[in-house]
Amino acid sequence: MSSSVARSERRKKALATVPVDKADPSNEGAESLAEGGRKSILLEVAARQFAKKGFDKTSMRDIAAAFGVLPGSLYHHFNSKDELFIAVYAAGVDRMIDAVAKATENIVDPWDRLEAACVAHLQELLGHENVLAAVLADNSISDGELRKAWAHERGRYEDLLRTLVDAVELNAGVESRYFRLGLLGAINWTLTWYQAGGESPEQIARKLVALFRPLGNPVQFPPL
Amino acid sequence: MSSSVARSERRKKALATVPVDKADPSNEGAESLAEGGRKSILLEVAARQFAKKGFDKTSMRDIAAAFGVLPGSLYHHFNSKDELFIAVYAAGVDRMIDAVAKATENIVDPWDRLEAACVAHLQELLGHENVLAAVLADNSISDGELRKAWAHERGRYEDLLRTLVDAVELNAGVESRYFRLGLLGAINWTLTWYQAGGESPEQIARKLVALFRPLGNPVQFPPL
Amino acid sequence: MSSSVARSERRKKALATVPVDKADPSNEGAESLAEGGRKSILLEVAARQFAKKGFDKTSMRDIAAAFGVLPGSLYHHFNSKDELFIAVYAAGVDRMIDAVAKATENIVDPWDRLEAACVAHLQELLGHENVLAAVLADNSISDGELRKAWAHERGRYEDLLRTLVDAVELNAGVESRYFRLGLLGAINWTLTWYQAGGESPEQIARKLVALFRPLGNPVQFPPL
Amino acid sequence: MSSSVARSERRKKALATVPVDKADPSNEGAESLAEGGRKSILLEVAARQFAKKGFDKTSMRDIAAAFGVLPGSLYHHFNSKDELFIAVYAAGVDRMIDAVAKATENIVDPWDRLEAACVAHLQELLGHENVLAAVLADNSISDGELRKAWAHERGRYEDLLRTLVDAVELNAGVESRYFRLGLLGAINWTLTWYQAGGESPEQIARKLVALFRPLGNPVQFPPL
DNA sequence: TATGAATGAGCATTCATTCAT
DNA sequence: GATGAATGAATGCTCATTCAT
Repeated sequence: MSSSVARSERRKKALATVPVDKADPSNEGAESLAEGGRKSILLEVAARQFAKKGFDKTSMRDIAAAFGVLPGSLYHHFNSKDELFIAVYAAGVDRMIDAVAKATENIVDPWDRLEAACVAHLQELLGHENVLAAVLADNSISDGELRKAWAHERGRYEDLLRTLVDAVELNAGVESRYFRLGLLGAINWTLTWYQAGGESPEQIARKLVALFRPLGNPVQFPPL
Repeated sequence: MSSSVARSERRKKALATVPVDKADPSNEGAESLAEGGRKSILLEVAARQFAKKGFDKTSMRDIAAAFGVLPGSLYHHFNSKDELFIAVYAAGVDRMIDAVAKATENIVDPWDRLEAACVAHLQELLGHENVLAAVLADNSISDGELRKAWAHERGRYEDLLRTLVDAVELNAGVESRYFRLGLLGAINWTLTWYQAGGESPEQIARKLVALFRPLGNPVQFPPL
Repeated sequence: MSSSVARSERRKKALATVPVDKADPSNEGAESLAEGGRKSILLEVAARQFAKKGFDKTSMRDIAAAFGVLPGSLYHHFNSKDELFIAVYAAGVDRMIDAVAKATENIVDPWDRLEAACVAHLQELLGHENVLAAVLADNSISDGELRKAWAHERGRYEDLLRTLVDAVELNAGVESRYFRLGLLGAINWTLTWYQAGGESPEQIARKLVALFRPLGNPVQFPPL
Repeated sequence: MSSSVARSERRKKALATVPVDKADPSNEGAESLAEGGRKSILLEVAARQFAKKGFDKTSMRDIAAAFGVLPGSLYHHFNSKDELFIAVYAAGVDRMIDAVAKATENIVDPWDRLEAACVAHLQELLGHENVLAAVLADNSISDGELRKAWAHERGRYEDLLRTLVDAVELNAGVESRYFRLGLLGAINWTLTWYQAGGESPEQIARKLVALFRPLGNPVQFPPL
């Protein structure tokens, strides 16, 4: 719940949208509950489109059609396709961060925390009609400005992961950086082969984490 | 298997010896008898373009310009962009298979074989001006016919990997499928974060494989 | 004539005292009684925009942003972009007429009057951050209704010029019409090559007028 | 005739178009006579459009329609609207230069040369369905790259004018620069008020030049 | 084999304007 | 007076592809 508030705070910063020159937004309390309305619906609609086809192949026309509006009208809400994309992306990252935070909040054992985080990550990634997947995996983002914003959002999530990984006790000689990147790769690569109907994202996550978990880990340091 | 190697042997010869933009047309008579050297040059040129920008963002114009020809002329060699891409991709897979085959041919220990394969894989992927990387990682291939052909080529390589993985002795409870997919994910994900100038592809590969290698593996089950 | 001066007196007061982007809304009560000060501010803001970029390239969005308002809101003040432009243009012509009238009011010799008028004209045209220049020189006004209104405003000023020119004694064989158009052309063409920092508009005007002034003119026909 | 050759030489340099990487253009002699065909027709069609409506208001669609082709097809000939425009513009300048050169080639008296040049200039400017007029007078060219090319072409013509003006004997105290700019202004300003059907461009030019011609000029140096 | 010319569909974006609230 | 949302038409441009020469 508190994380949810944090989320929208973050989003406000990330989006930093249009207000031309405009007056004081002093009565913001009023809108925070169920307003924002149209814009956040657009955000979700766009997310679904980007997820389905990737950034390049999703045209503003597609999004406009799905939103029930003419193409030009989208520019009332976002100044460019890039801006819309990074807003969608930032929202996705927020969501991921919230999911991981909530999933780990009552767990103390570092390995269990990490596993719970990965389960949440993969559920978020593969569920919801894959809304977040293509967005996060999209590698067609190659132009300067957009790439920078994209990397920034991505970094926010990776920072969280780093914290979780650093808390874990690794086998001698294993570098934490490679452990983190390897684990992330193993998990995100599911996007490449996952098919709905097989094992659940949760099961998959647990099995992948298990690959990296030192064998006797929970046993290795038995409490006295 | 040997036929595949033979095929790619031929192809490699053509691929390896190509000047960047346009061969001097002086000794054309010599190679014209063999099997259409011009076509292989086009293949190599196209590979470089696809690698640099991905499938979608590489236009036939780009390829034609790099090949020193007008766009329409490309259609004398390939009937469509898809067809050209598949050819490029198949050549890339051939190359990968050859590299892995050669890297493992004198090694007997299964874990060592797997490690050697991963090293070769990553060297191939990250080296050569990244010629193969974007092609293999490209997820913008989503249309029916193209996707099918693409999956087929990809399958040829994954079959090889499966063989290598199946030979390895895994920790109890670890499913070979997840092991294989997790390892492949960890390794291919490097495309996302690798930066030339840091550790070498070889070092990276070894460290990533180590993550998956049971700790005392060669020792744990000593032959009687 | 005097009514025109009176009108533009009023207008000038409004035009002259305007801060760039948005007046502080603190003392709004004071001027609201007069005659809609807000509208004159808009007029000035729009003038600056038209001056900077010409009619076509100035969008209602540009003007609205500079005025501190959303585009749609402009239509409370003017029914169309054309109408707004005409108003801006009329104000510019008023200003020009006033400047010329004031500059010539105490001069009796016709040639001196004409020279003074040209100096005032050019100062008005090239000074004031070029606020009037592009407006007067803009030849992108080509559509029917707008063009007509535009020609009308322009005519008001040219009538004044005609009066000044007709008072002047020309060389034998010189037609007054060509003299007037040639002089106007020479002077307005400065918009094409004038660069702030070189000679002043006043100097330029005097030198250009000198080109047209019969050599020994004041001397040539000495009063008996 | 020799000037005509010079013209196309110049144009080749100014246009510097598309040839992707391409083969040797060794047999150019063949095309210089009546070839070039399609491209130069396009150039003329575009000139007419630009002349009628100015740069901004002429859309590529307009030009394409007038050329009898779909919009995208224009990009086979020119890479951008800007490039097309500067080609049109350069051709116009070439034409102007040729016209002036031819008009003055057998005249020796400097004032007569200058007058003949102005007549040719104005005929070129106001004749030919005004093909060149709007192009030369267009002040909507404001963006960096395009503006630079535009200024360059314009400069070529102004250099020629300078030569003609410098040869002329001016009244004492008249600076040649102001004389040149004033004359050019007077003449080009005709675009603002010229109406076909009245006096001919030739008559207008002579009368305008007369305004600047020192009164007793032909008398000033009486033949013995 | 290659060129030169064209197609037809699609793209992101901009613009003046309208109108219910 | 002003906003927020939308319209509908236009704009410059790109792309894979075709085909007569």
